[in-house]
Amino acid sequence: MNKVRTRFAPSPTGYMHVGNLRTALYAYLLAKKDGGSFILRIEDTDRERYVEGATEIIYNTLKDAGLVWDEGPDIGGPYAPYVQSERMGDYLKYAQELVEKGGAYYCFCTKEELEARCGIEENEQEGKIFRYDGHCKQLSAEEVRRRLDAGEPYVIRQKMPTTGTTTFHDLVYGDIVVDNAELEDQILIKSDGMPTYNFANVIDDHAMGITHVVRGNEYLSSAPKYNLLYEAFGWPVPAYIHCAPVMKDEHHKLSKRNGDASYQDLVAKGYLPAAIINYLALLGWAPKGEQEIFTLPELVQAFDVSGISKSPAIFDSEKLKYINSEYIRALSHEDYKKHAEPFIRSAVRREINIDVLCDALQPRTEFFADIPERLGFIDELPEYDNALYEHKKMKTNAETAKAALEAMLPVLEELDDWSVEGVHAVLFALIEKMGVKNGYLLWPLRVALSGVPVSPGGGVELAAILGKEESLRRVRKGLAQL
RNA sequence: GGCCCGUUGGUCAAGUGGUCAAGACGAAGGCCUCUCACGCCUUAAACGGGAGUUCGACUCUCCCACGGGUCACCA
Repeated sequence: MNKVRTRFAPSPTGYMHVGNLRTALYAYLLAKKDGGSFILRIEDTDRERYVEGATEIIYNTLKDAGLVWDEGPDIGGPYAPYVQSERMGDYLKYAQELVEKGGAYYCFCTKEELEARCGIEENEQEGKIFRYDGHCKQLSAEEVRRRLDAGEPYVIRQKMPTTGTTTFHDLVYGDIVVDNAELEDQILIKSDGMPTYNFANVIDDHAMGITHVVRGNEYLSSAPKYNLLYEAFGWPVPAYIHCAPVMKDEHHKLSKRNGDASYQDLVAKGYLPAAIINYLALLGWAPKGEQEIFTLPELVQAFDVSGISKSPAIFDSEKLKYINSEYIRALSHEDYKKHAEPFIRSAVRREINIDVLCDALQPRTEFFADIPERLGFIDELPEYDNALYEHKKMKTNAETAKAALEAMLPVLEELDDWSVEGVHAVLFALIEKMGVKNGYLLWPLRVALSGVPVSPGGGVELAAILGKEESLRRVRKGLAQL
């Protein structure tokens, strides 16, 4: 029994959006689940759309996401090369072989002839409907020979059956049958000698021993043509897994232009690669049980083609945030700090206790880029109204706040151990001594220290974050304005 | 327009003839609590429509509607 071999075959045309990444992920999971191989092949035959550096983005994204490939352009493998532009020699040979087998034929029709004969009809309601009429299919071998020798430009077309139906099987969509009459004699080799994508794909997949083809369902319509090619060559047909697209909204596919859709932008915003992968796995695929937080190895275990959805899925950034915050909360203090510190530093210049701040921030972080906006009060105590001291449940107001701050100030002034524990200890001792509710003291302290209605952490944490000097300064200022 | 595919709460989705139609995110309410968040509890919210088949349809068949894809010497 042969091991599963899947491939991810992107074109280096720019950023990698999450829809692409999801396709790669499914291909990876499918191969690894079977202990098989995941192959990276770069399809760079379109010079027009080639973007400098795009190949690096592909490498980096896959590596970053943990989708390590077993064979690829950079590491080679038994079926090298893995860059399509370096495999050009073979395609024409295969096409000629197909002509001999009767599955294809030379076509000498020029663009003008096609236009005149088949008509690029401007259908009133819809766009152009163009269909090759099979004109060159019945050319005699002698005539073909003669025109070839004469150096006439030609293309090679796939010879489609004109009657009957073709059935192909997709692991997601089941059996799909189409009338052969619907199939056009598509071009395999262009007049410049280059293969079309459809042809190169089949050749490469076969040459590389790909057993399972995972790709977007925009190829569903051309799948029968692929099948016919495999059959004409007498090659085994791979298993197909067509995936419904990832949508931006009800009507639009995720586009590369949208920042949120790009993997690297998500990472830049402070989404963790493992969280992104976890979310993408769930977008269009459902595991058997209730679990939804999965490491990559766990995904490999849990993955099953039967869970892949047939219909498009809308990318939901809320759910991504949720999953990301789950991953963030699971981070060790040190790891959290490593990720958060740059964002904290971008918002805070003052000397602070960053470890305490990180502890306060960690359960509140959905993605790291949302940190700075929470920290506006640290560098500069904002102007605030004394009404902020009012708290219905705690029954505090400007008056009680004044009493509370006056009671705390001397205690805090004498405190040397300015840690969360230290501050906590003296304040709670005071609370007990005064016989008041926690909030009677702590709410006014939080207000005086932050000047904002919402802050990460309460009075004790804020004091520890700001340090003794600044904390006392803010308490005194609060007192002064009461 | 032809052909192909799809359609369960706002979103992701389970479900494969008999269920009070899971679960998660989000929403609403509550508890906890020095704010927010976390955590915990609760609630609202769905089978596109119509015919069949059947004792019984979200599940099977057909028609319709809507959505998507595809019809290139692009990938």
